[in-house]
Amino acid sequence: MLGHGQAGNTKLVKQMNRHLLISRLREYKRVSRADLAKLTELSRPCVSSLVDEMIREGLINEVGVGESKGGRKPILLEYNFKAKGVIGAVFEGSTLHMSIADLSGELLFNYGTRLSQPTNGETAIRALEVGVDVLLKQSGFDKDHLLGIGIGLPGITQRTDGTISYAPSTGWMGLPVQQEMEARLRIPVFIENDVNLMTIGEFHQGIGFGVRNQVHMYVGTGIGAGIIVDGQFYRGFREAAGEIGYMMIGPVGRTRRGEYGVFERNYSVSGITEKARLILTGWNEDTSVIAELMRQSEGGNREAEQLLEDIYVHWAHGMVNMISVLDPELLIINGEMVNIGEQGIKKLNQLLAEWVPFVPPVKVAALGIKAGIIGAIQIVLEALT
Amino acid sequence: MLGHGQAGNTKLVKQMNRHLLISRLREYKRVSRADLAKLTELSRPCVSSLVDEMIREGLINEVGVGESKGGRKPILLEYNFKAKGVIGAVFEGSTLHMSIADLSGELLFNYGTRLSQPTNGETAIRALEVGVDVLLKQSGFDKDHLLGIGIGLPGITQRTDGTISYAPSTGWMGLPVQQEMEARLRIPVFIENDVNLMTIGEFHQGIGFGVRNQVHMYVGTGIGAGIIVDGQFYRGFREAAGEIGYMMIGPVGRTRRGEYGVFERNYSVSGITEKARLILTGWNEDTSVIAELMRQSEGGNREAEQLLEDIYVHWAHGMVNMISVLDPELLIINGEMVNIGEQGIKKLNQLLAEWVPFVPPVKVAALGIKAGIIGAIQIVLEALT
DNA sequence: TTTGATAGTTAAGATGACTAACAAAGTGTC
DNA sequence: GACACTTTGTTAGTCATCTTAACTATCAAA
Repeated sequence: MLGHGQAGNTKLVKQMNRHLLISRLREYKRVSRADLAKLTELSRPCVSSLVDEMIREGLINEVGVGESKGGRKPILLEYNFKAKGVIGAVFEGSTLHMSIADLSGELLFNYGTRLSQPTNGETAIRALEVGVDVLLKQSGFDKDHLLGIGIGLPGITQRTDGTISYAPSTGWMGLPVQQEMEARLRIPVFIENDVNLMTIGEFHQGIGFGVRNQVHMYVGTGIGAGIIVDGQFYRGFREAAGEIGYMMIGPVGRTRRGEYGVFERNYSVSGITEKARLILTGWNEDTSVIAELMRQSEGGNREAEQLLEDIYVHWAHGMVNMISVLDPELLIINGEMVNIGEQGIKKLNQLLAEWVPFVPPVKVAALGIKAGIIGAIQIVLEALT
Repeated sequence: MLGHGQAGNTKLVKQMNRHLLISRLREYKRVSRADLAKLTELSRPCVSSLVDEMIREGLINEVGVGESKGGRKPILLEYNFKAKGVIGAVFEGSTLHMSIADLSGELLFNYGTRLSQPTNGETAIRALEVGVDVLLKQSGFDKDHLLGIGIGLPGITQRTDGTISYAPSTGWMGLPVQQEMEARLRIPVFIENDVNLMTIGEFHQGIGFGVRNQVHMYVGTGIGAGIIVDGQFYRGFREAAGEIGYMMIGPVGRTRRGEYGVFERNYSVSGITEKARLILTGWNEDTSVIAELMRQSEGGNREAEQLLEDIYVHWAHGMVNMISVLDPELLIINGEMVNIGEQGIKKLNQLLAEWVPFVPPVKVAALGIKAGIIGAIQIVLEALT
């Protein structure tokens, strides 16, 4: 494909070159016009004219003079990260977490609030509005300097029209969150599934930084995966890619119609808990199952040891299946899996190496609770910068 | 991402617009300059000038006059599919199949030959040269009107430098097929794994035509899958995507180091044959295992029936695992799987519906032996038109 | 101080798309 | 058949943007 499937004209050329300059500038931080010309293979006059234009617009700043390389000293340029702010929001249970970031994606201020129960769409949206106001005041950005808002929601989000098409845990079914927020705030709003955002966050600022093909496996109440292909979040045809809870791993049992999710039923936190209950003595179920299993296993509980082994093996099965389909460069584990520790990782690696000749590095998610918010901010930056 | 990561200039604009026109012309077959202007949103003078240029170059032909829509009759244009030829070649065992096609991808002439044993790189390349000569003569294209050659090879091909990095069945390890052929023929040569080409062929001209997200499952001596994401063949980080023979399906057994492929060991044709041998009476192993199992199962052989059921269930597991990871729009089955017939497909669909809420249509590959050659031709067309 | 290099700007030229106007070739209506 | 109106395609001139070539500004080192 040599073409780009799009009509070209001078406007497009200029837009492309401006974005090329900006992206190089973001990448190399402090460079001169001459450097940019070399980096982009554009002529120096062209770079100068575009840079001047963007300086006038406030997108770029001149920030001092650099070292001479045998001639006139270069004027260093910097992308003006502070030109606009971006807000990310994530609903987690009945809590709303929000942060404001600059154009570099760096979080500047945070905000959190508990939603009044019962949560319905209206209270959620009003809470968002309050959060936006607070963050704008704290950070000193005014409304015109807000690039956009990214919102993470539980359930399946219909990205085309911005409504929530499926969200059993909240009462928000069918709510046009995006339209509503855009109408009220008059800035671009993007919504996305909260788990997807964690993957995107880890990819942009976490342990997966810079790796263009990676898979995230998340074990929580359910089991899911986030897939990044060639630097893009992969959604599948029905937005259902990565729903690996449906994989055929572990005992199939009697399947009743409409009761899907074999892997999930067996090896999600809920599935594991059911089995662990019968084995562990004196376990406070508010704490991590895996941590407790590890503790009691080391304490000599043979059954716990066996269950743990069984869990490792079947988690590894899930990983093998994804690896064999996708051949990723990196595999990131998250959720309850982060509790397995160094030896757990080692164990998983051993198992994987037994079954596949090409095992990608397995790493633990690094951002924790912040991943979702960072992801929310990143989808805005990706779409609008 | 608003930008394209590339510097823009007038040359690029022209190239983009030329390709845009060509692609619309290929799509809509016979249209006027005015129609093209509407389709591409380019101005009529611009379309006229580009079209005239391409007519002079022989890429486009004027082919008569169309019906008036209330004004002057339009001059109909057609992409000149006959402007250049493309050759596709596939090695299959000791046989070499080749075809020449025009720019529409339609096969014009075929050629086949048996390679003298033992096959080494030199004999293979010489056979290719002969085939090219024969096909050029038959079709009347001269060498200058050959766009390129696509070659399908067994084993893993290193696409970056065009060498075969792994091909156990042939004696071609490390052979720089691409460079060698380009040096001898002086036209672009593309090499690709033969199974991948079957997927690409089915996508462009077979049962998967027009579906931009699809997965092909192939059961033969081994088990593999071809993945098309957003119209592009997906290769993974180490060119190992779709190696689903490694999936953890069926009995794991004792795994010796370096002996990978649980799914493959259990449910490839080889794996099935091992089990079938003990059950089937009077089976000629040159014929399809599945066909024979179906026949004897209907004839009342209970054990054959059970094995067949077991095979369906585990093939379906493999399909479920791929579906849950990738969420494709279409699933195409190929190889030994094509022998399961209508009822077999129905059975698979039932099983899938039990385990996943979103089951894509399951269809049988349509092109048979030609798929590989068509795929080889398509990778050339994709790269160079 | 001179020489040579690097950084940045200015001016002129090239390219290619766009607009406006027009010619060519129809249809339809009275 | 004359006239109005459409659609197709071309011509001529304008505009936007990049490029080249030449110039100024600034600096290091001999």
